[in-house]
Amino acid sequence: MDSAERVDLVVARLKDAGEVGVAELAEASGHSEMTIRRDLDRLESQGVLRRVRGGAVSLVPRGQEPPYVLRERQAVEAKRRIAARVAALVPTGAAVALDSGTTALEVARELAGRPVTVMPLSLQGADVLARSAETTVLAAGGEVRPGELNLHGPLAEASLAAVRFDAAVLGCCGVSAGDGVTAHDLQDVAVKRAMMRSSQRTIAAADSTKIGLVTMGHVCPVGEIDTLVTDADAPEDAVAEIRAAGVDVVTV
Amino acid sequence: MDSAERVDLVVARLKDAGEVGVAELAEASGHSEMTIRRDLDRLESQGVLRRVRGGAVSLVPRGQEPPYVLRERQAVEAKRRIAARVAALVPTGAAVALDSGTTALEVARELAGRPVTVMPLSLQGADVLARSAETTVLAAGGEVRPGELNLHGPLAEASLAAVRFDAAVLGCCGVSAGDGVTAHDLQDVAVKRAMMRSSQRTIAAADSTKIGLVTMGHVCPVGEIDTLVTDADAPEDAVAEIRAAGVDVVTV
DNA sequence: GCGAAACGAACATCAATGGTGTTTGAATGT
DNA sequence: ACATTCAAACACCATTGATGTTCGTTTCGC
Repeated sequence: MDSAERVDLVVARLKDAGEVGVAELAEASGHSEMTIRRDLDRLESQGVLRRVRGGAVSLVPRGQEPPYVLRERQAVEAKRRIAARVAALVPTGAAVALDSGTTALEVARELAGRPVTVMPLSLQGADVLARSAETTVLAAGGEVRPGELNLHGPLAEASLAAVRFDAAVLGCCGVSAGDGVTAHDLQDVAVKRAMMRSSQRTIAAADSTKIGLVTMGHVCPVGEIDTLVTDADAPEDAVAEIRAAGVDVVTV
Repeated sequence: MDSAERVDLVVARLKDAGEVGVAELAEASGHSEMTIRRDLDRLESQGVLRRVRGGAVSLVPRGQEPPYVLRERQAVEAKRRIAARVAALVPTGAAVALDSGTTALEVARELAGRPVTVMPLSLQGADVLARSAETTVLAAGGEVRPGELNLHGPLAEASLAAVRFDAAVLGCCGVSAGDGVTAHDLQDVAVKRAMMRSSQRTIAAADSTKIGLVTMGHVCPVGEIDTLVTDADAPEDAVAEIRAAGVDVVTV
């Protein structure tokens, strides 16, 4: 059992019981307690849990979005395929606003090296894109959320308002026919809306686990997005409903 | 002779002759030609030189600013000491605008982890500061200059204009009593001026090699900066002249 | 076209790095 | 006070990155 699997184990137990013990994890993983402690210390510095004597307790309340470091480990293959398809929808020379989040970061990796202009709404995205000399990066301003490294607030919205894009690439926490596109955070909602206002088209990217999901922050009715790229595991009926609203749904 | 020294050798020969040969470098460095080729390939991808058959030719015109990858290797110790002193001038809780460049990046490293609010004008600066949960990062927008990764253009100036800072930390290409603070690039000049406009105080950081230097872009008369931090190797007479203009010059 | 020089891909080697386990003494909670 | 937990220190191993060598291919000058 390697490091990644141990993290999965910790996260699973925290989700079930809300707390884990060092000895119990050492037993279950077949590694020493010292290694488990180092794992927990790292996860604590990433904001996933809080260390207590003998183990750790969960810091992720039920129903809320898990931290970036956990999300980036989910549905990696699907996200990569979706990102490739989204990047293919962006023609050479286009200008796009690129959302924050793990899926959008994959899109950034796909776009890097192509002659396009991108305004990423996260520092990781800016970092990936700026390495390439071919790609023009128009950095967005804004407050940086620790851990997530995405940009929000009035400066971010003002940056978006100052430019007109051919397309906005949105990552979403939830997409459903009834409740439209939703996000976990209200500040992110404002940013996503600003992205859409400044763009001719809106492309939403969401792996199949997000289809049919509804979270707290309402971004827009589903009909306002032009294209939704998701993976083939998306539930048929939910996809059909979204298609019925006039959205071009692409499954990869 | 290690990798860093070989780069120094290549840069020195390019500066003297404008071109270098692979065999000649292999002889001088005591390494194989294959290693030299790999060095040159890396420097080519960093924009320092262009590979030609048998060697490479310089891409850095005389009198212009060398690329970031070369500057970050100069006066490292002095920059670190200067940066520590600059960071000490920033009180807890203050808001500062932080310039781009190698010296400013060192300042970012010093500020990271302290409870201050920083608007860095480079992606590297943002990256360094955002890792710390204590530090509030207010990212500036703007076009990203490839290689340098600093921010400029109207979006950067608008980001600065939207906030008021306690201090602006400027890196400079040249500081002299007669010609004031100067930079190599006119777009950088505009950004530096915007930083000063939005800040109560201006702190300039420049290692001793910059003292007395004058470059193309004029930022401001020397009297408009409040504090100049430099190292002890700065020429006495130039420092005295700058002091006479009312600048608090700190040498470390 | 031909030959010599230069190139770069592939593999071997070595040092540096990061992750892991063990020991041991200090810190902590009951 | 005591057992448990913790963390620093060191040893160990796997992985990574830099370097050198070999060899077939490419390129330039003639």
